[in-house]
Amino acid sequence: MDLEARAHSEHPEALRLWLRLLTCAQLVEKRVRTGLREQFTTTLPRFDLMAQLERAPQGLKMNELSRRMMVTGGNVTGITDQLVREGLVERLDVAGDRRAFRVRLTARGRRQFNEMAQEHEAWIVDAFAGLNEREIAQLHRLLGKVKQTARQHHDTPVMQSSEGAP
Amino acid sequence: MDLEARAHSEHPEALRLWLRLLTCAQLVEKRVRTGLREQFTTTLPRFDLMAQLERAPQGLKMNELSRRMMVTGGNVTGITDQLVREGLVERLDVAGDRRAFRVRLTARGRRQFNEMAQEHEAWIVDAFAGLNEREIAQLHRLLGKVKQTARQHHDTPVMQSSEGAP
DNA sequence: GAATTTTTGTTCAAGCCTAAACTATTCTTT
DNA sequence: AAAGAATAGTTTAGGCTTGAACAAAAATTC
Repeated sequence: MDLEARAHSEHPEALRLWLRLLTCAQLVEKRVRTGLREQFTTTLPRFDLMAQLERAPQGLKMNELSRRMMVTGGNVTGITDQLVREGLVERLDVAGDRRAFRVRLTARGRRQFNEMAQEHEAWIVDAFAGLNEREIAQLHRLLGKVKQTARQHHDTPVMQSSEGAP
Repeated sequence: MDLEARAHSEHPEALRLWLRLLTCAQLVEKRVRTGLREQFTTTLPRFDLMAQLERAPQGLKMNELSRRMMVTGGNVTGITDQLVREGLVERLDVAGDRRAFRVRLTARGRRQFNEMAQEHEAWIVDAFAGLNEREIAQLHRLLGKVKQTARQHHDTPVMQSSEGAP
């Protein structure tokens, strides 16, 4: 077996698929990052955190945020600190557990998020404009299988109902 | 229209698809990062750069690396510096252009990359083990459309949409 | 009930990544 | 050939991300 063939010996299709999947994710993500920076002077991680909180009006504990966003706890601490400083998010004591607290959107945070979410949706719709409804459903289904497999092979705990970061 | 409905008003399927795509990419990427760290004490960006060079035996210029890896030039500078320090990569002068140089794998770099690539392929095959060949091909095809659309919107910032659409 | 373990969140050092400003060289225009 | 514009690469400041080490509180074990 020659050198060139070695690298992609057994399952070249899986490798090609992975590279393409990664490219798609990066392209869309870049679009979103640029939009958030240029139109709202903010960043994707901040938007992601706020998106998680918007779906949980009563707030989320740090570890829940960490799990849903699929990032480390230390990371969440830093982003939350910033959003608190900017008055978009607040930390609230949890009754019965003095270690934890709930993080919740402030009224201002909620207002600001809604503005961003509207634009965000447009960017995403745009990114998938090349697919018709049937194809979107098909892609969604296939990725569901990938997600399931990849998560099984992943030791870490489940990431419940939410998909992760927008 | 109530608050909850607003966020995902017009095209909820596109948003859900995006979240799932992102989740898949992150899951696989985490697997690869962990493997590279634990088994080879290296990182994904370093591996990526070496992977690009492996496909270009004569080496690549910095800006080509930057373009292919979809990261900024400054980023490539930093990663290359490290790999040069570790003796896995070398900078070679380009005849006829004193600004540029080619970056190329050293023999040691090539050897090390080949070891990593073998493991890497196994991780990827594993990640997509839930799909059969037909499904892999289908997914590849659909993502090809996404890539094309996203790339158009990427290279052509905020221009008209109706141009390339079938 | 005291000792141990687990959970929750923070801090830290190191690396990744970006946009913008910068230097040096090459290309284009005139 | 001189002026201006474009290209190649680096530097810098700032934010993101991680894994590991840490402290405090809660849960479990004995």
